[in-house]
Amino acid sequence: MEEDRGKQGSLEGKEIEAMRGNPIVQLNLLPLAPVQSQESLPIGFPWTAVNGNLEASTKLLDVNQTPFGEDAEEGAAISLSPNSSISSFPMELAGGMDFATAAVEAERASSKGSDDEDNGGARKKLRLSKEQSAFLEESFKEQNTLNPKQKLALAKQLNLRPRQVEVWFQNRRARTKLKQTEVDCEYLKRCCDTLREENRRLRKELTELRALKTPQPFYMQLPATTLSMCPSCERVAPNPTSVAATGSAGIFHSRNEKPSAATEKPPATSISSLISNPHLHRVSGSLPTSAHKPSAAS
DNA sequence: CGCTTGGTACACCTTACCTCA
DNA sequence: GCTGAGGTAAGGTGTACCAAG
Repeated sequence: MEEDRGKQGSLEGKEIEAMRGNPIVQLNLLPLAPVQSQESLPIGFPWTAVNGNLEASTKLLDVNQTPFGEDAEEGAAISLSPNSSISSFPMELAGGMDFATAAVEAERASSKGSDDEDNGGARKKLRLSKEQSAFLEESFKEQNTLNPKQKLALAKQLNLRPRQVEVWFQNRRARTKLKQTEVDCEYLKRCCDTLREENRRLRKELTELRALKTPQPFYMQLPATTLSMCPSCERVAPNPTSVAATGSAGIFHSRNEKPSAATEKPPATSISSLISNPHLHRVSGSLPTSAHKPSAAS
């Protein structure tokens, strides 16, 4: 009764919990999406087709030399449910035991029973086989979270405990996040370097411009935020008379007018080139954002 | 209706083991 | 054979959410 309530209620809750981690994920129930046809499985892939589904072959699959059920943890887990009809999971599933019920029982026991281990205090380090890891990886590509049914199905297919599948997905998510964090950090470092270099260059150019100070450097006395560009020659045109004529800091040539010698085109890596950014015909006081953050996929 | 409690899943951190150079 | 670094399975803890009482 208690367990029924817990299962019925929690299963819905679990699915919601699963969706919470990945809102756009579609949660297909059995059969699990990433399940491959047997033909496409790698040679030696330890599954056999049973009733159209892939079943783990306990004879073929040797999980780190600790056959399922002989694992001390598994033994402890089962022993925690003395009233359960499950004596070995999933060995007795074929005996009419409701799969979901048995799996939930095993899951509950396996996730809580490890403290009662009698391993002499040593934690077993079970290494997943390449095939198991590859299959889990494929599943993870499909979706990075599992609902309880999918977890159980995966566990059954791979002949692992549901807890192992769960832990693998947790660790896999953590690795993904760590990797993404490293990518983001690297990107921010590059941005920082770029901005630092730009800053250095701009300061240098400002110094040079100040050094060119002339007797009537009216435009030079204007705040940098008001400097404008000639759209035809794409450079700052320090022409005081034009400034006066336009009534603003903007200085423009006609399309056919050649720039004067006094407005020699500066190097491409100058303030002018920055200002010539089509988005920034007028310096607005903030540095142009030339960098675009790469997508997470890159 | 609001609160409490129990269950569950997850993120995050840590530990312990394994592999390899 | 020893050792340190890196990878990874698994344990522990805190948090959020949900359903039932």
